[in-house]
Amino acid sequence: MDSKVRVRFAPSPTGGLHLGGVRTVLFNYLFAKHHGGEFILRIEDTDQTRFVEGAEQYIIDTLNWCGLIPDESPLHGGAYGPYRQSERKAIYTQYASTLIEKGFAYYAFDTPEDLEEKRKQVPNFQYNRAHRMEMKNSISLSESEVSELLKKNTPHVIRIKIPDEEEVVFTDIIRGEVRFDVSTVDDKVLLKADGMPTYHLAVVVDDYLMKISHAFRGEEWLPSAPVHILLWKYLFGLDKMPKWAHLPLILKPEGSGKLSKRDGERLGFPVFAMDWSDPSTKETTVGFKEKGFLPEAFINFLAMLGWNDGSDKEIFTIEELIAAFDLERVHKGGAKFDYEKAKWFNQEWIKKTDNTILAELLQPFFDQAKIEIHERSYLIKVIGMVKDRCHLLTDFISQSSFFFAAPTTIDTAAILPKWEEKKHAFFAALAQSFKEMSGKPVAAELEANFKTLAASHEIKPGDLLLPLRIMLVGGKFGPGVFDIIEAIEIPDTIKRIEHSLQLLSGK
RNA sequence: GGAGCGUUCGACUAAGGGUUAGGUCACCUCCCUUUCACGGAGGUAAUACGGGUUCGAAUCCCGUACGCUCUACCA
Repeated sequence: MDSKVRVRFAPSPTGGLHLGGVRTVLFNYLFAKHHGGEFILRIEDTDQTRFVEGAEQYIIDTLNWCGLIPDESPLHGGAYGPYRQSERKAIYTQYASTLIEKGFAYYAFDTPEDLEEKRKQVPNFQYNRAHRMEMKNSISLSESEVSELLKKNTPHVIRIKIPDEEEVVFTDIIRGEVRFDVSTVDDKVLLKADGMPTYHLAVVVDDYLMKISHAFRGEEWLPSAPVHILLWKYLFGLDKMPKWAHLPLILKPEGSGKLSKRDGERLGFPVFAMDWSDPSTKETTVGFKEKGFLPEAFINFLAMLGWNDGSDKEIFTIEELIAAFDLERVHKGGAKFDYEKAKWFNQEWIKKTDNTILAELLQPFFDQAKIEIHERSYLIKVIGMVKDRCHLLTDFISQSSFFFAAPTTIDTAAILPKWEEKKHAFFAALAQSFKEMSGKPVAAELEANFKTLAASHEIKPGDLLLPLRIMLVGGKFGPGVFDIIEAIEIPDTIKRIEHSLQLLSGK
């Protein structure tokens, strides 16, 4: 029985993988795993002019980071390879010939220049039944002319012959019944002059050969679905055709339209899953990973963009997503991407993630910030103290750098307006009292000592706490002051107080 | 221009003929906190418009508007 669920993600390796692409992978993956099926990665590299070095590896790296590992791929192999369309050229040629033989396709000898000229002359030109006969192809030309042209190796393409009148009807899992009158679609090129198939031919042939049971793709493909359905009918029979689902688009946060790389740059958020550097321009586009997202959070918010399980639950592990996923609950309408909400998901996942694991994930970020960490156990402790105020992994740097080194800048401007001689005296005395302490006092002892000293100087503790905080961390942020002192310990505390006192009196 | 698809708070969405149209993010207020957060309690805020069908419509039907996608020898 051929009822096994097999789905594929079929990107073209032309650059970084963006949100919409990853979500398509995700829905494929969730659907496959939910049904105990297989998830295949197929590389659609039939356009040699758009080939980009490293893009395929990038896709695989991204899938790895996300934890969406294919069961079959160019790397893993599988029973239905090759999984790169450029390596399947001969297969497509064969099916294109079959279509010609059956009269469902024809040779076209028009040059790109011919077509351009025609488009100039005829407004809204379509290569269809209305204009087919005006063009240079095996329908308009005589048999002998055609064989002559072929014999001379005249560059040519193969086009599908769209029937004059036919209604194509199919059921989309998300949208229900969709109907097209094929008279509005043109005779799409199936095989290009270089012998490579276009998407239209390749997707149908490969989905058949790879026994794909369900085909999911972005909504932008809906208008060309009739071409694919016609090809299924001509080549393999509609009963073998996979079930289709056209996924809603991910839109720009403001205005409307498909989310693009440009929007991210303009609005200051990532669009690609991971950093992508264009080999020709050397430009690097920042990714969610490097921006400080946890893959679990990335996957989680992507899943919630256009889908929900019907309850109020929003935080899902991948296992929970697999268990709950149902394509029929996917929205029809596009969803605007909201970076703030994405960060909220990440924050929730940071809170959920064990400090030891966070420490490991954070190490590269600290390395990059050139913050030296001498003891992992100290890092883990610090993480526990600041994690509630971090939306991104990169936030840990700004939120905790003062635990590892004295702050480089002290916001004295925030202290100065209410600064006075008796406070100066107090902090000098505080430093002195620290010098007389031994061991490693805990926060509560430190606080008690501080309050006693404040009372003897006749200053309210509240007037001293903020200056002390700024002296220690550089600004108005961070965990409890005495917890910080306990962590950075007495000698460092004294140094920071004395340094700040110098700054304050110097002004 | 044509074809297809879509439309519930600012955003993501719930409600599949009967709810004061619910939740989350964001925003605002208060509490907690002698910082910033976390947490807690409240608040502002939506069924695109017009017709039907029905005792009853966000929900079903029709029309309009608006938006989006496609309309390449790109995917």
